This record gives sequence, structure tokens and C-alpha cells, in this order.
Amino acid sequence: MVEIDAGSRAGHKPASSRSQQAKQTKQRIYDAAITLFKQKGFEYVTIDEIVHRAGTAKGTFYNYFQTKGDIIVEEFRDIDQFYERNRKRLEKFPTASEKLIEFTRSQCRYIKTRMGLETLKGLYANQVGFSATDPFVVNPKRKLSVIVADLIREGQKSGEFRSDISAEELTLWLNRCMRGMFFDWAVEDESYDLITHGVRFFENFILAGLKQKS
Amino acid sequence: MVEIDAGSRAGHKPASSRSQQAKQTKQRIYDAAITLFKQKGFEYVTIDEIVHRAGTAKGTFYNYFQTKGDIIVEEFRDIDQFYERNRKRLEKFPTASEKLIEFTRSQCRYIKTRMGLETLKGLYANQVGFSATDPFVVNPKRKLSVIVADLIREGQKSGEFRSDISAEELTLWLNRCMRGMFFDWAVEDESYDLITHGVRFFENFILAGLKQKS
DNA sequence: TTGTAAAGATGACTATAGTCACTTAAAAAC
DNA sequence: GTTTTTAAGTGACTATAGTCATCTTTACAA
Repeated sequence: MVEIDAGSRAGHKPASSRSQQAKQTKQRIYDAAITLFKQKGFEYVTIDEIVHRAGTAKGTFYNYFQTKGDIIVEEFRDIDQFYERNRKRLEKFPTASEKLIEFTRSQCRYIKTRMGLETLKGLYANQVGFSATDPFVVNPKRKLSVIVADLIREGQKSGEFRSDISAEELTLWLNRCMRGMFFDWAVEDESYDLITHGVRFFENFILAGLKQKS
Repeated sequence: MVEIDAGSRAGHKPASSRSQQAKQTKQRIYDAAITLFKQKGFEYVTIDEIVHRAGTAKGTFYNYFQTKGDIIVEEFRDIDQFYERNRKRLEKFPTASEKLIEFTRSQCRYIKTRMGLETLKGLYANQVGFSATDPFVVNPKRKLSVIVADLIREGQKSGEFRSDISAEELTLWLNRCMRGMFFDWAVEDESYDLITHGVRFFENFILAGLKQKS
């Protein structure tokens, strides 16, 4: 949800096609929701509040989203932009291990400071919940996975990492472990520092699984 | 929720103290809920149905549980009994690694066949949700953690596992990774075999983190 | 044995999620 | 230019979760 809609330049009278208007409506709802989430916290915002702020009817909300949590999923897709932007920064680290460690650090930092506990909980609850949405977090095609897989491949080529398991499978495993960590952090109500713990966990445990020679 | 209440032997007219009756009431609600969950699946059971079947009022439910998910948490505590029972069986495996692998296998088997997808989802959704219940799954004092810590300590003593990290921390990390796996399996709607994948993941990845020498 | 405190049980009530038959208006067909 | 089709939007309505003031029953003190 980052497109700003190219059709309605000058504010009033948007010269907009029907689908343009639809896009705007969805955006209005999304913006209202995000604003309210930031203001009062995900759990304390009702659908009625969202649609009231967006100036639409309740039914309209359900035209675009299945549940309140879907908004979070939408927001979450943005995280991949963040990863993409930070990818170049990794180049200056010499080894694949160090690149991955740095990547992990920025991932933890993003979740802790930008995303926040509330949103993370909302996301995970949505993904594990029963309203069958797209299971985005575990999708191996998302940018996050692609970047990690590239770095692992690099490490395999240089001999840092094992080659008896495919980069794809290692990526899956690595991300799975990280997900376990974020999950724990959410369940325990951020009772410890995610960045410190996350990096320690990664350096001392996960990395060993990548390095082990067959 | 396994106690059968020691006060009301002969069925009718229980000669029961007030707290005994209370315990029975809770048990009735619990039993009704579990039965319905098995019949229709967690998500399709309403609180009204549960209390109707239990023959109590809605308010009574909320005297004993905070949410429908709390029933699952209660049920989940039973899993530790299962672990305890299977602990002896592990003795016949010679190394700590093999014991842990076998332990993992039975853990996966339990979740797949006895617990089931629905219940697991309910459990995780409850634990990550906002209704601040006891975060049981991540509690390092639960039997599961104690057993794993013992096995890790055994491996440390024999030199199989690293000793630069405490058994407690390694236990935390190991369980965290497993949790990530169960979470993924739940999110992906059990689209692959938990036992096969779980054991492979454990043998090839987690175990490396335990074995790495400093 | 009667009176009082408090645990336990109740269900009407409120709040919110989610549905759906219907309205409105843009676009397409004629 | 008129009619038809269909995307988009609506809000009254239903279903369910969760609350709370009140009632009932036990325990126990006077």
C-alpha cells in the first residue's frame, strides 16, 4: 500500500476512472486504519472507527479487506522495500557470514523500532488465524527470502557455508528460526532487547547450521 | 485439566464442599468444550454452545476462562505428561544426539496426530494474541524444556555438544527453532509432513548449532 | 438457629465483527 | 441518446464475544 495513485493530480475533480476511484477508496481506508493503529494501538481500534474516519460504510471495508489484520499484512509488504534499500549497504562486509549478521541486525531493528510489538502480534495472529488469507510471512518468493538465498549462495560459493543442502532449503530453515525468535519476542511482550538477543542467537546458533560441513 | 476430583466418589449427591463443586463446574465446561472442538473444530464452536452443552450460564464460563483459547492452553498442559511418559523410552538410545532426535520425532508425531492443526492454530493464536494470558508455550520451566535441558547437559558432559553456551540458553534456542517450525506448519495448513520435515530440519540444522565447538 | 459474608452462578445487556440485499453511478452496448 | 450491465458503495441486520449487577447457596460466627 504505497502507490499514491497517478490519476488524480490536482486534488478535486480527479478525472478518475471507476477503478481509480476504487483504488482511492481502498487507500483512504488503509490510511485511516494505519493512523488509528499508530494512535491507539492495533487491538483498540474497531472497524467502525476506521470506516468512520475514512468516510465510508462498513461494507466498503469488507470489499477490500477480510479482517482488520489484513491491513497489517498490507503494511507488512512494505518491509521488503526496506530490505531492498538496505541490500547495497551489505556489500561493504567482506564475508557472507558478516553480511547475514548485519542483515539480521537490521531486520531486528526494523521490527523493534518501526514495526513494533503491536503490529507484529497483529501480523502473526492474522497469519496463524483461521480466516484463510494469503500466508505471506512464509512465502519463499518474498524479497526477504530472495536476499537471504543470494547471500547463502554467495557463502556456498566461497566455501564458507555447506553445500550438501540447497540454498533454498537453508533459507527456509534460517527464516523459520528467525520467525521463532520474533514469535517468542511477541509472546513474551518484548521483555528483552530484540536486537541484542537476535544477533547473539543468530551468530552463535543459526550460523553454525549454515557452516556445518557434510 | 486431568484431575478427576477426589471428593465426589459415588456419582450423585457428591458430599462436596463448595470448592469441589466449583472444580466440577470448571471440568464440565472443559469437557464440553473439548468434545465440541473434536466434533466441529475449534473455530466453529461458540461459547454459547459450550455453556449450553455444559449446562451452565455464559457468565460461568468467564469465571474460569478468559477466552475460548484458554481451553486449548489448558489442554496443552497435558502434552508435558506425554513427554514425561516417553522420557524413559529415550534411554535406549546411546548418544544425546540420538535421544534428542527421537524426542523431536515423538514431539512432531504428537502434534500431528494427537493435537492436530486446529488445536495448534488455536494455541498459537491465543499465545500471540492480546488477551494477556500466561505465555505458557515459552515458559522455560515447563517439562518439555526441563527434559531437553537434561539431554543437552548430558551431551555437554560427553563432549558431543558445545559447552561455551549454557544448557539453558541452548534449550531456549532449540525450542525456539522448533516453535518456528510448528508455526510455519500451522500457517501453511499442514501442506507437508511434519514428522519427516521436522526430523530432517532438526538433524541437519539444529543439531549443528548444538555441536559447534567454540 | 439465625444472621452475615463471600464464593459461585446467572442471563440480560453492550459492543463489535461480519453479512447481504439493495442502491448508485460509471461504462458498455445498442 | 437510451438501455443494459456491472463495479462500487451502503447500512440495517445478525451473530457472537465479553461484561456486570444481581441472585443463590455455602460456610461459619454469633
